[in-house]
Amino acid sequence: MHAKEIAYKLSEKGLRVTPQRIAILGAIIKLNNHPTAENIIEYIKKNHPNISIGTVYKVLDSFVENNLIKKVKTESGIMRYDPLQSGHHHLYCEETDRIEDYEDEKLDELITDYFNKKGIKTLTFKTFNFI
Amino acid sequence: MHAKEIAYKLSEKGLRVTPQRIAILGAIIKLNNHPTAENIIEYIKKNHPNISIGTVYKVLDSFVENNLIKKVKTESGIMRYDPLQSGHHHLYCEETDRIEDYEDEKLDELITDYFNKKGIKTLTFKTFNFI
DNA sequence: TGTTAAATGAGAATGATTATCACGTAGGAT
DNA sequence: ATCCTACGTGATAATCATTCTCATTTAACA
Repeated sequence: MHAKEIAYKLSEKGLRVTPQRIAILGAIIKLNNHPTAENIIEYIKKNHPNISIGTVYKVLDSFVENNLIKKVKTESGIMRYDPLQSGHHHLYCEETDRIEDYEDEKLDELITDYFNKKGIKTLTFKTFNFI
Repeated sequence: MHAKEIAYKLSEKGLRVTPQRIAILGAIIKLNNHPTAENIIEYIKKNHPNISIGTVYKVLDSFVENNLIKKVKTESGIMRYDPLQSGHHHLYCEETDRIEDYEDEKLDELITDYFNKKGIKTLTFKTFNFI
């Protein structure tokens, strides 16, 4: 994705277009396997050696607020960021701390129906453990 | 539960019996609503004003290792500790950061069966979000 | 081009948890 | 009962991801 396209995505959301924001959103799209803030910073420092860690966190939060990306927390407690895509589950491997996308409409239905019957409103489906 | 009973539980697991350990395990049993380390420390300080925070964490970890209690992580990232009981789910309220036990064999089956069919081995069931 | 609200960078602060290490004590041996 | 010794404890420093602060810079609009 080119800088122009990313810039457009930002202004579309009413966000100011800055080189840092372009770099951060670009990094998340490029590093498409659920990068941590650290992964993103490491990647960006190649071209933006002076970017501040605090800025990255702030920008990530504003992206989450504006539905450009989403944030998931791993078992080990650190946050990971994904470009927004259609609803999906995550399979989480305890051994390797790896996250894998898992789309499964049937499972969505299964769980939503189950909780609906019980009168419990589910907001989102969360990570399942597996080996 | 009396100190003697708790002491027995400890020695049964090959753990040394110390006043601190009795107090900590006693506190978890008494405060039976998923206390945090901080809750436990606060409770214990009444009778053991000199207990060290580090000690509490170390003792909690050794209890977890010895299957006396278990540890769950809330969405906000802090750990909570429960006396060990039969397998159950946790309902987690995002607004209040409250955890509630939720036992539901049907749900266990539903999910285990589902994943078994897919060839994914589930280890444990984790927290669901709800409102 | 100038204005100004918002974004950034640098570094300090936070807060739960872990590590370190000198001292104290539980529990088996004597 | 007393002595040893390994293990537990208390005090405090270190960690580490994330958040905060605030002086400086910059994007966006007039």
